[in-house]
Amino acid sequence: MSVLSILKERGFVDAVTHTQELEDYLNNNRATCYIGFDPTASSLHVGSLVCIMALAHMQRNGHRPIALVGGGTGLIGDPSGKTELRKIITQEDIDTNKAGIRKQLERFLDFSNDKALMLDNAKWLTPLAYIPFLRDIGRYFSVNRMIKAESYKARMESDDGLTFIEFNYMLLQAYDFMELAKTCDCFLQMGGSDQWGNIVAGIDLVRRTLGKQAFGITFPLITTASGIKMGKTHSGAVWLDPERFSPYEYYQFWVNCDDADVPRFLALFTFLSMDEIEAIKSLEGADLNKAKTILAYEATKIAHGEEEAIKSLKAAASVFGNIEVPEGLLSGSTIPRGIHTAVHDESVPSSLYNREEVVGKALVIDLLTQTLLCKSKSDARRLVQQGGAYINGEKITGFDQIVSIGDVAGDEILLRAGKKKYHKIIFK
RNA sequence: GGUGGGGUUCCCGAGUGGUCAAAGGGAUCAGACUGUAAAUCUGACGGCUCAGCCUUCGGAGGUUCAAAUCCUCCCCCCACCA
Repeated sequence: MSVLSILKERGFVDAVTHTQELEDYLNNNRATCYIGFDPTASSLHVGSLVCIMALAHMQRNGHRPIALVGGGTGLIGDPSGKTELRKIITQEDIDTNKAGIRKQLERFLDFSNDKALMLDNAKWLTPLAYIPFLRDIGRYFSVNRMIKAESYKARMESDDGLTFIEFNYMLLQAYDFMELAKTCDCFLQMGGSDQWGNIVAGIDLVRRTLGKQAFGITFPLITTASGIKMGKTHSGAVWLDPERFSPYEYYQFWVNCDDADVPRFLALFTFLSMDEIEAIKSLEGADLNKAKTILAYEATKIAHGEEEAIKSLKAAASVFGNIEVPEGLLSGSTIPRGIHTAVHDESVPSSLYNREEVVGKALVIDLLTQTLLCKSKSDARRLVQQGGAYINGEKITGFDQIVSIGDVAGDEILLRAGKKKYHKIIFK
């Protein structure tokens, strides 16, 4: 089966240029393809996961992926589909961000022996000189066509308008493609559907300057079943960096997805076979929840490793009760089968305290705030008032409740805020 | 450069001297119902030493017993004209 068919079957493809030629190209060549990533943060988040997984599929099928970090374009900011001018960031920020991004991509891609590359377009964009650029590149771009592009539309129509540097983004991205085609034999660019205009511009530029055929694939914008862009939670973006977003939280993010999203997410964000995924489409209710467990496990395994995935699974079992993973369900998954029961495990978010500073002394409300289960003391009070605060499963009834010896189980106290948020206090 | 219109609590958006921590909607959070789902209903939604107090309405001053609301200066945005 061709990569393109695999990508299509798994739901990655929104649009493709030159379908047949691309199919032939991918089948007959060890192709090189690229996707651009923003270096605007030191971590990628699940919003980029579709792109990352697409590159992983490419590599698994014998092609060479390039992750292009937009160190040069990051200094400008892509206006595509954005409603506001993006902040321009400094070179130092970009450098640290690049390092973080590379580390994460290494979980998904094998960079050894140049089987995948990570490049920074700052290398060729920063030395560009204005006049030669206008003469050699600018001549190929029609402003008439550009202003009609979907990617500029939102900004053309908004009150904020579009600045000239942003308007140039398309040229720079096209230049990237041309550069990669020239130096790396990279003739396929992929990206989110908002990148269509930029990708097509690049294909044109490659044809005009190099006389070669290039291709593009765009991915659909992944929304949840309720129509919201995927990847936001109460605590903001879902980061791939375990320092910002722990594997446990990451696992929880996937467990909490909408029922209707399970098959689609399994196809996009795991490597399980489509036959198996097809089979779970008929599941409902509690059975579907078991499939969610596997989705969460697999997604966590890919992003953080198997060990962390197992820990997250156990941690979930210890706070939410037993989890059963039946033998035959999505059998390609390496998830441990059987019934998972509560175990002593530190994967639940936790913090260390001195026993004597807490027992008989600390207000429960203060602990809720210090552990960040609540934003402020007022928030903690509200939680208690609304009956959502628990200590070792016992509802907290008063604002002035102090932690007592009876609240300590072993060497720990389990705090709970609402139905899903837990935090352990562990005594040193 | 000229003229006009704006900047309000996470977002959108009311409010033009006291009854304003500020309508309404969205987002979010909690409770009920469930399956750690969705939908629905209920409640909350600046902070704190919480029936009270303190800090917020672009910024800095001023008028007033009292200002998001009035005055002065400044910063930023938008539209039209040049």
